Amino acid sequence: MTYQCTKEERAFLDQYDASRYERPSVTTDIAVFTLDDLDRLSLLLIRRGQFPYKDRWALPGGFLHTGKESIDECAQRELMEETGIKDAFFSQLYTFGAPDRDPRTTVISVAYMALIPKHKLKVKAGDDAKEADIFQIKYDVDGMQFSNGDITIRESDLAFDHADVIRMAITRLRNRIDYEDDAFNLLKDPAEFTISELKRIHETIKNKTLDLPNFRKSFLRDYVKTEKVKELDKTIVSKGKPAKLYKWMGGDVL
Amino acid sequence: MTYQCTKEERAFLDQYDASRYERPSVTTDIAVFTLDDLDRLSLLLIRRGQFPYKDRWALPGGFLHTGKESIDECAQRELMEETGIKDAFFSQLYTFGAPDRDPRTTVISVAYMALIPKHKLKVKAGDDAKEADIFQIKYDVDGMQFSNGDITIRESDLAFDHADVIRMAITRLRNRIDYEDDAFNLLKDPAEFTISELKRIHETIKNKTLDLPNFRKSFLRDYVKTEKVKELDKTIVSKGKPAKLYKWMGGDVL
DNA sequence: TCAAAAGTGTTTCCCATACACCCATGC
DNA sequence: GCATGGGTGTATGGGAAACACTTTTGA
Repeated sequence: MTYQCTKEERAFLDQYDASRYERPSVTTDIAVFTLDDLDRLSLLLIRRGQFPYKDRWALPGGFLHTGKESIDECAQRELMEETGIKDAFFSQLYTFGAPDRDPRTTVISVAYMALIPKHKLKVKAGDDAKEADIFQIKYDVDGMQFSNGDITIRESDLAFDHADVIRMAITRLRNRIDYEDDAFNLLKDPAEFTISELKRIHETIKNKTLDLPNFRKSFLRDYVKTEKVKELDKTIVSKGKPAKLYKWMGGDVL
Repeated sequence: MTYQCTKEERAFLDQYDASRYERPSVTTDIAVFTLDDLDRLSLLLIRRGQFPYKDRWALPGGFLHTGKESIDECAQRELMEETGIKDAFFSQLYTFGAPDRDPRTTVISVAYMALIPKHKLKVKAGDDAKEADIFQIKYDVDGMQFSNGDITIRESDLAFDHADVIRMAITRLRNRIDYEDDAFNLLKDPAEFTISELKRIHETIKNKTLDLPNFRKSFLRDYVKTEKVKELDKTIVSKGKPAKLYKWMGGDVL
């Protein structure tokens, strides 16, 4: 945005007191979804190394470097710092701004969600030696639970209002999967995938089994016919009849 | 959120330097939609009385009163200050955070949209004597235009990135109208309305004419059968056959 | 030859669309 | 009467869901 201004306006800007209004801190929080080895919906959580909520599990994220980056870039940078991923698919979710959601001071949090295949996720400690791990998302009467095979976290154990963020992210993901191409971002290799693999991703996100013949029909109609996906000449065999391989032609992640 | 903390944590919080990170300003911008007397989609715009973008037309909104309100409350307060409306329907849209969207300093803007019937909209100048008016939204080859019968504003004349906000708001509104109950918020009187009136609202938002018999069928199925709307014993006559009146039972605005 | 997974074809049903037609009022 | 909008009923078509059936591999 180029902004031309008059002399009068320039004078105003020069003397503008940016601190006339008290300012809140702004952070981004990112719900990073992936599928585990058994195709179950999973989420990246970080164990906080600092107050507030020290030692509690939380979504990755951090403070905006004001003036140096946009909020999108902030989310991208935090994702990079905590997962080593540069070009993941991510999408803004919602902005949380209750005055008491952080005990330090008013913190406005812009929430994002990201979809990343597990093998790309190099879960690593951040610069302040935080723990990080991928947790399967389960449900019981009390709500969500997060389990990495070792420990189980209840949603009430999470830091801040991150349980709300995660709930909203899952809801949004479920709604988006029907009309957006999100599922392709969870393929192991978008350049070589089978219809069944894509179907399993849909099933995981929608949390119900789908009919393969019908799934194939709509896949062929919506993606192959429209050339968003190209049919390859290769097949892959594992058990049963070999499966045809397809290649996702759309903007290969972003 | 009640936050219990240890002595150790309390000590940390007490010495926490809130200004360690430079903070951006946070504002809300609100796209207030209504229908004009001829049922055309219209939008409230405010003429800015101050720099930056002095004398340009912009969406109503303003700075967050940090610590005193949530961002939702901020949007609500600004709406109240500029329109006199306390309990309008509104919904968070998206958060805009490009570093250069405001020439003063980094400003994060949380955008909202609101739906308000025109007779409730007391358009009034704000506390700093701004002009305010309702503009019909039109389209031509260059994009959107906003006209109040007196003057016409091109989208490139708007302040900040407000043209982007408005475009996104309209898109969202069009998508939501199919699966949310948004249209009821634009009825003159939700306690007494006809099917035709509701249909006209849908037609305006979707920008195409609908078939009345079919609209009635889905209205009866989705709302009357489910008791979200109650059929009244009254009818109203204007021209032609008197029309049955209905009452919206859902959370009467919010 | 059998299990397992891929792939094809068919039937059914719902729902959106289109449209023909009748009804009640003011003039 | 007739114009005007409200209201009812019917026919058609496309897509989603359910499912029977065939094909191709490994063991």
